[in-house]
This record gives sequence, C-alpha cells and structure tokens, in this order.
Amino acid sequence: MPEGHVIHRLADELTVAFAGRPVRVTSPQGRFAAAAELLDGTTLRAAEAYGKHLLIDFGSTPVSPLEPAGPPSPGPFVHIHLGLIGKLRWVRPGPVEGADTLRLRIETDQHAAELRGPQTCALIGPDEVAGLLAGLGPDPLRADADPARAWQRVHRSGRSIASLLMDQRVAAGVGNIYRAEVLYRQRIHPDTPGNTLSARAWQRIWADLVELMPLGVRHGRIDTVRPEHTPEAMGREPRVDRHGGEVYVYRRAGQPCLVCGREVSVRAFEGRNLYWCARCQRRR
DNA sequence: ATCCGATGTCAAT
DNA sequence: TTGACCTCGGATC
Repeated sequence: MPEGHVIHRLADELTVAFAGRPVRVTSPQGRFAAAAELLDGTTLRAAEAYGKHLLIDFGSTPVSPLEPAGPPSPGPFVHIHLGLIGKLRWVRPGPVEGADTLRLRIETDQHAAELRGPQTCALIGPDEVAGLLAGLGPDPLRADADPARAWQRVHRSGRSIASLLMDQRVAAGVGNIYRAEVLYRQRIHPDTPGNTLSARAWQRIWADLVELMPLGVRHGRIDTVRPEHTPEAMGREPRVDRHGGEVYVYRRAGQPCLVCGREVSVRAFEGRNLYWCARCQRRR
C-alpha cells in the first residue's frame, strides 16, 4: 500500500480526526499492548509524515496558536512504518473484528483507525525521532525539502538512478511506482549511473516528484499519465487493478507503451520489479 | 482450498 | 542475493 503519498495522506487524516482530542488506544492483538495502555485516554497532538514514516505525537505540550512551528515536542511518539503489506484503515467505530491481526486501534466516538501488518509500530522519544529523521533524504512532499542534499549523493554515486531513487537516505518517500513513473516521464534509462546524470536531469526528476506526489496525496492513488495519454484521450480501457492510478509503465510489462507502442520491459532488480520502456528511455 | 505477489526494509549469507 | 517478516486480495486448482 505505501509510498510516501499514502503516509502523508494518513498523517493529514489522523490530524483532522484526532488532533487535540483524547483518544482510546488499544492493541487487540496484544503486540503493542504495553504502549497502548500507556497512551490510552491521552490527547493526540498531531500526526506527521516523513517519507514513508508516520509519527503520531502524543506529547502533552499544546501547540501554540502564535507559533505553529513551536519548539519540538518531547513526545512520546508512535512510530509507524507500514512496510510492504501494512495497512492503516478507517473503520466505523464499534465492536472490533479481526482482533488477531489488529496491532493498534485509535478511536473516538466518531472515528476509528486500525493498523494491521506494519513493519514497525513502536513508542519512541525525541532522540529516536531525531535519529530517524537524520537518516532520511529530502522528502518531495515536505515544503522544507532540499533537493540539493539528494543531488549531492546522486552525483557522487556510481549506483544507478533506479537504485538511488529507492534509497530512502537519498530521497524519502519514493517507492517502486514513483521510481518507474518519474524515470519514464523524464525519459531516463533506469541504469543510468548517478555520477553520469546531469544536474539538470536531477532537477527534472525532483520537480516531477514535487508535482506528482502531492497529486497522489490528494487523490489517494498514483496517477502519472499526461492528459494526452489518458484512457479518454486515447480511447483505451481505464486501468482496473487494485493499485488504482493511470500509469505509463508500472506493472504494464508486455503491454504497449502509451507513447511509442513498444512492449514495456520488466526485470528483477534489487529484489523488486523494475519497469521501463526501452525505446522511450534511452541509455546514454 | 491454496498459492502468490505486493506501493518495504533489514539481517544473514 | 536471499530470506524473513507481517497481511490480504486475486488468481489458480
């Protein structure tokens, strides 16, 4: 489920539903029970996303209306990383179903959010938060992101841009879909080594992520096709798989490229499927 | 009924 | 590079 856009969307939703309110916190499955008990009944301050990491702030320091940025909260924080299969879903408040897999439930009388299958769900303090953030590259979904920090790593690395884009120390929040789609849209071959990429090419990649990822947050799905290649514009069937969005190459192996007609390529790369169009994305 | 893969990451080999 | 982890929906028998 999760590239950065999903996490940012969830952070926004959690903040809207719960910020400033006392919440019930439980771990029906039991694997987060001790922490849940500690937090149960306390007030949720806010939720924030950094790349694919979700931090739910249970700090009791009120947010100053005069200084929204304010001093850093001392927490505690619930640190959630969904991993490949984790899900955080909204359900109707009421009796719990599927308790055996329900790691964490946060609810009021109005709203209930359920976390299942996360890679990480842990109670952490400010030092751990600082350490976590220090290990992340700039996040295209955050206003304070500095793409030059990413470029610094990219242009000094002999690793391929496909590998670098998936490295959360380089850029936080990009996953397998955005990687494939941004490289396709910028017509960059995935095997291009970082140290042969032009600064301009990196700027185009970054600018495209900054354009695409907020759309993903807003729509709750990843759409990357330009207006002239949409199903309506081309008279083709819209995509129906559960990943949702309209894309150029991700999971389209063997199907014709929407621009040139060549069969979209796929190969296993660093344990994931890498998709690209061998005609539109020239090696150079 | 069972299998497989998935928008991810880490440790072990 | 592979395996482990955690869950679930779609495909396949």
